[in-house]
Amino acid sequence: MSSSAMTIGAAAKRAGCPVATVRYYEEIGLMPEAERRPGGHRLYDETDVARLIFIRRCRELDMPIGKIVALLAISDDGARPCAEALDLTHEHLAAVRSRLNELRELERTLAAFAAECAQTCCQGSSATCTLFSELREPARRGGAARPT
Amino acid sequence: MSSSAMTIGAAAKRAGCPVATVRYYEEIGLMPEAERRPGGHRLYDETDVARLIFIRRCRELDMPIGKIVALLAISDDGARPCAEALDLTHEHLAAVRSRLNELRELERTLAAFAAECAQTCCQGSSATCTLFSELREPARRGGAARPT
DNA sequence: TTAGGACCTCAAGTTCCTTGAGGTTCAAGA
DNA sequence: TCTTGAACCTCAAGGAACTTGAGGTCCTAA
Repeated sequence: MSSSAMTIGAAAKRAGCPVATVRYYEEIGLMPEAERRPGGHRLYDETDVARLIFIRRCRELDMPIGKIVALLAISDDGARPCAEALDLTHEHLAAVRSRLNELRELERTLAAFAAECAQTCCQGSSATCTLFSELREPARRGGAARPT
Repeated sequence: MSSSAMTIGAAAKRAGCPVATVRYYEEIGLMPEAERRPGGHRLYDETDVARLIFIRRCRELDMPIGKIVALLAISDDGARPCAEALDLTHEHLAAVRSRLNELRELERTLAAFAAECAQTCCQGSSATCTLFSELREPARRGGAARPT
């Protein structure tokens, strides 16, 4: 538990991301400036790796960098109320759910288009393909009145 | 049904997108080079608007530009088999479904984290918040063996 | 000693637009 | 006819989150 210094390659491997990404996080200030060996190579310890994993985990959860910065600030200052972090999480959860709903609708629409084509026209040529006619229709959401 | 020439502003409005986007589509070759008035203003007709709506619709369905280019090529050459378009659509549908599954998992994970924090720690400070400890754990997907 | 792998620093590319600056053109009202 | 003011024009750069590439240095092990 003493000398846990490792190269950027080892740290990146532990966090499961490319080396270039680690440098990028340092560049934008998500990661602190790494110590260096005399030759210039970066050095990382367990704390760095934990932070890196934290960041990657958040990114896997699709959080934008800005939100991760905010979370790290709360974490770095151990005295701030945990409720702040929970708020951020709920905010992000809402964004994920909203995107989820969009994608569900999207899937339905695409599947319907494909089914129609498969049933009625897919032996023919593109000139009569229903996919193209459907795609040329403006999307009908809810019950919006169409312009005459 | 004769003189349906309109400005870029009118065309953009019909397609429901910003004017700058229409110019951008021309720049990257998704839209053909528009005719111009003597003063330089672009002119569009119904065919252009239909193409624009097609493109926007595809983008709403989250298709990458490259796939739209491919679809338009099939559509432009009316003789190509409709099955090609259906293939592209299925391909895209698969991408959408895959993303959908990712997001569903994401939502579960986030919701679980938030619930845990809300139940056990959210009165406290960030130093003991479960959100941070959870986020520092590498994600456990399926049953992958953990490195020792 | 030397090979080659890992590392270094810029710089530019990716995707799909959006925003901004600085300058024309056009339609319409006075 | 003149004059607004909106709509248009052309670059150029920015944004998110990295990735890729070029050209060069450092380190480890045989």
